[in-house]
Amino acid sequence: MANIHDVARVAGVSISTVSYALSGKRPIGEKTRLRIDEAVRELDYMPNAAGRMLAGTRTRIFALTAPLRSDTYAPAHMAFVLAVVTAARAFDYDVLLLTEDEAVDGLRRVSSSRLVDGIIVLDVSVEDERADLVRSLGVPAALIGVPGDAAGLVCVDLDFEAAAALAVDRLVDAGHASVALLGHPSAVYERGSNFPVRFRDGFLARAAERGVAASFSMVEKDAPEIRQAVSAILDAHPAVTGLVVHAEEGVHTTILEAVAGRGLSIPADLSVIAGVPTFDTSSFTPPLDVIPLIPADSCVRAVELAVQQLEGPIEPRVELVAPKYRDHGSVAAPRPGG
Amino acid sequence: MANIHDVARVAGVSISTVSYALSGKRPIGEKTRLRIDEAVRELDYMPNAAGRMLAGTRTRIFALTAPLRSDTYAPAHMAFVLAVVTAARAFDYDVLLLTEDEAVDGLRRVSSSRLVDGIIVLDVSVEDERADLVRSLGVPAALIGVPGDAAGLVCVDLDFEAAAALAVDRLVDAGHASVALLGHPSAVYERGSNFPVRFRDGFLARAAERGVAASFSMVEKDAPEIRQAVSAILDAHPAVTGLVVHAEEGVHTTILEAVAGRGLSIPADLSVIAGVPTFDTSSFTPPLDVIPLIPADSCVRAVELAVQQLEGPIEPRVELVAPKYRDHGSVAAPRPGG
DNA sequence: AGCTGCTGTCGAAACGTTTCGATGAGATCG
DNA sequence: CGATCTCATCGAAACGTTTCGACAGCAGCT
Repeated sequence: MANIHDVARVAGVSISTVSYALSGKRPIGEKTRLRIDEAVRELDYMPNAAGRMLAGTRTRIFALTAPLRSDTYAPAHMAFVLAVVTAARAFDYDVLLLTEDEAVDGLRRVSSSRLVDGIIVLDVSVEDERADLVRSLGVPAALIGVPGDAAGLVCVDLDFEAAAALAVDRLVDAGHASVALLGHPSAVYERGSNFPVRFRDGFLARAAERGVAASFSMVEKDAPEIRQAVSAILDAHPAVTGLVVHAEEGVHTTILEAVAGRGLSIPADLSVIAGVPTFDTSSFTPPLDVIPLIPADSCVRAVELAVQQLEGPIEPRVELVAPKYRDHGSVAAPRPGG
Repeated sequence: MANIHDVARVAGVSISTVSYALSGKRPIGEKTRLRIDEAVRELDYMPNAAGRMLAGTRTRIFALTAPLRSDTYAPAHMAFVLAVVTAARAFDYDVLLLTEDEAVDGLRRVSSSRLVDGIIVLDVSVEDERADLVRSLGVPAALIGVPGDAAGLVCVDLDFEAAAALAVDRLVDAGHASVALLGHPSAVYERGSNFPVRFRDGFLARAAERGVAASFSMVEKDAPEIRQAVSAILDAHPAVTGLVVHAEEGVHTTILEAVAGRGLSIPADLSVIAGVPTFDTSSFTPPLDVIPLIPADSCVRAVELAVQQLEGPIEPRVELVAPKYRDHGSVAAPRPGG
């Protein structure tokens, strides 16, 4: 395997010239550069990563700490992991994957051995020990998600309040005067991530602002309970013509079946919007309007912020990514009769 | 951040002594070692990864190339990724994640920059460019899955033939004389991975060996088609009393519903075994006997084989991991009446 | 002609380890 | 009691880069 000395010898220059030619950090004469390029090609030279890490101050590696537990929703996680890796590669960074078992120890290890230049934290929970660790480590880091105490941290997340508000706005703008939110199982609101809470609060707040009636129900995961919850909410609030669903993948289809089972058609009788799913709702029957959770959006920004910190500390912040709306025809004006 | 010189100074020894004390590669006097340990603790010393890589011959990093495409079955992939990371950590190796977009370029990059000591290849397909690349790179590598041309490669995979044979044996041993396999959609057998084919062939071969009637049907993914396929096979082969299902997650529940819909109860009327799923079948109604695809089994072995290659090339091979059987009560003797 | 400033290149130091060979101090032996 | 051996330790080289400071050569200026 050729090294920089070989290249220098073949090109008839010094190694520092080769280094500068390749990094472009100092001007190099036209002819010299060509000779060096030629030598690089001829020898199939690629700089040794370890030498580079040692001499430079950068390893060009980020640690990605992701739960990858079996109880987390796998497709979503995979999409986020993928988005982080892709975003990092755009900055010529590689990604070292740390799992749940090793969350704290692993981060400590890779950062104090200077194996990584920074840390991307995925799937942040309200009480996340990794948040405290990152704070104390003083290493460039970006969290995707917001922990309970975000002080001193750089966090990126979808603006769930705005997403819920956007859903309400769409329904109200279409003429709906009574809307409902079907949310996660109650356990999710009590512990775990805080975004369901933010979505719910955003929903209720904007409904109040717009002066429309709003109700909120939590929906468990089992099909019978889902059907019952749908019936319950539609019975309790017969005026509801607009529905927002904030739930996991399987739940949506069951809700749609339950709605169809009551003889309601979408959007003629009921307008429905899916809130921040990570999966495709356009293949549902009927396809649902959706405010998607787009992994790339947050991940690209998180990686950008981590890269910025390589130059020196930046202001801690919680950056909220604006939600987007995708129309698939599941929202219409309510039927005049109500 | 303390370095080895600091430790040496505090402990009053030379840096080589510190290095030997920490690596244990040469005997160190009792008192000296204690002083060094003390200094390490006091300074919170951790060896610099880059220095270590440069001086040693190892980076202690493996590349993991995983598709992470959105069209692959996410939970299974995540489980494999997780299993590889966990297995690697057991050897004190970290894992650098490379995705589909960068499969070949990325592998080339990290191996010729000597950033990684070896490569683990996940989700190998029949025509996998990564297989050829790994062959030409001559880097320690282990493939999880078997490419069309495995010559010169170290591969690990579940023994799908044996898994299918095991399923047949269980049914035949229980007294069944006519068995059927419900497999993947036809497209899967034509292109893509080769394990469905191996499972099918193992099934048919062992059934022939045991002298029982066997049929095989491919099942598409849509619920109506699944129901129809179940009906078709039970109508065409009324003597079938043992069923093996080799399909993706959602398919099993639909099959079970279809079976129940025909008034058949498991295992009284029909014995059923789930073949090599990566998900939990014990929570199905009824729980199904299963020959699981256990990510850890193949991944641990693959990592072991990669680690072995660090010392020098080993014999290329395809190592097949023995299948395991988990009894959940869905297999019983066929009803005497048949 | 002598100074200044710029461009292109070089030499050398530094990054932090591991590891080879050497050396000193004791213990062991004849 | 000197030769030999072992054990613990040390010094120095090596790994392959990046980067600082220096320095020729040359153009432009006074």
